[in-house]
Amino acid sequence: MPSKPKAIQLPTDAELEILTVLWSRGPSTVRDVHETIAARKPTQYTTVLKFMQIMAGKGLVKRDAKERAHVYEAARPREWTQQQLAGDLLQRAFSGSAKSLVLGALSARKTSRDDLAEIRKAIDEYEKGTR
Amino acid sequence: MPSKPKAIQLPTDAELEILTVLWSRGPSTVRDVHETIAARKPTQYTTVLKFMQIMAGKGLVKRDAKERAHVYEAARPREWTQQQLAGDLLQRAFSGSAKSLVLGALSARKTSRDDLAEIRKAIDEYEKGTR
DNA sequence: CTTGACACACGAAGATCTTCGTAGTAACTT
DNA sequence: AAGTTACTACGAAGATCTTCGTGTGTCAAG
Repeated sequence: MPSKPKAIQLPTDAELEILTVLWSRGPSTVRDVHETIAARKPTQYTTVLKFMQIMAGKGLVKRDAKERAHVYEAARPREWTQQQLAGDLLQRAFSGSAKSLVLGALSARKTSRDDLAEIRKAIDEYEKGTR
Repeated sequence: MPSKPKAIQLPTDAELEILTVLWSRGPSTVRDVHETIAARKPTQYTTVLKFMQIMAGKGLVKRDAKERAHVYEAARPREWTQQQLAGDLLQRAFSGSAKSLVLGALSARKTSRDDLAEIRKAIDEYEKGTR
């Protein structure tokens, strides 16, 4: 038996890059994903393939092997994974202070007035949702 | 010559844990840091020492070797490092959308009404600061 | 049927992260 | 002075992450 649930399987950097492609493209073959990634940076086809196999093993993606070219799909929705990652960083680097994380995120990039307005609205909605 | 500035040296998990201790304690010896960390989880003294040496090499901490027990200090303030980490995650996982990151952080932990108020205030202050 | 394009499986190497044991040395104790 | 304790330095092993090359199988042309 697997001794420990080990918290949660967070994707590594390379895995996250692949997941991002899957989230935006929907179910895709290795070739699809490789083409997308190779457009940005030189990457070997088999490298992408290997990762997607590993991710299938970890349960990060679901694989449909009906066709010769297997079709992969992210196992979890983007929002869920983002939440895990944000929670992980919140815990590790911000001692759980959401305020600090928000502030850090804002100052990390120049956040425009419009963005701030959007964020405020998002907070309002969040509050409404949990009331 | 060091061919590439390589973006920025982000601390790894273990390094971040040590930095956290240094930030809250101020300049400390290896023993100080080890005692703090060992209180939470079993850790070897030399493991902590090794990391602090590595971090000194990377420039993440400054070392004062005047005394026999060297005194270490975080090279960067907590806020600066937190900002780097938030920016890194923002880029890697949220495609630069600060709104998504904020939302992710809020839903990662249950954020109380009071926290939300604090966050709103922080946003206001941030906006004032950049005007 | 042979060849070539295309696909997956897999092993292995290199890089980085993490942990620990051992050696050497300075300082205190008796 | 010899023994004990408190440090630093360092090598090395194990774990994980990342990358790539090779082998093998399938399918469609020719």
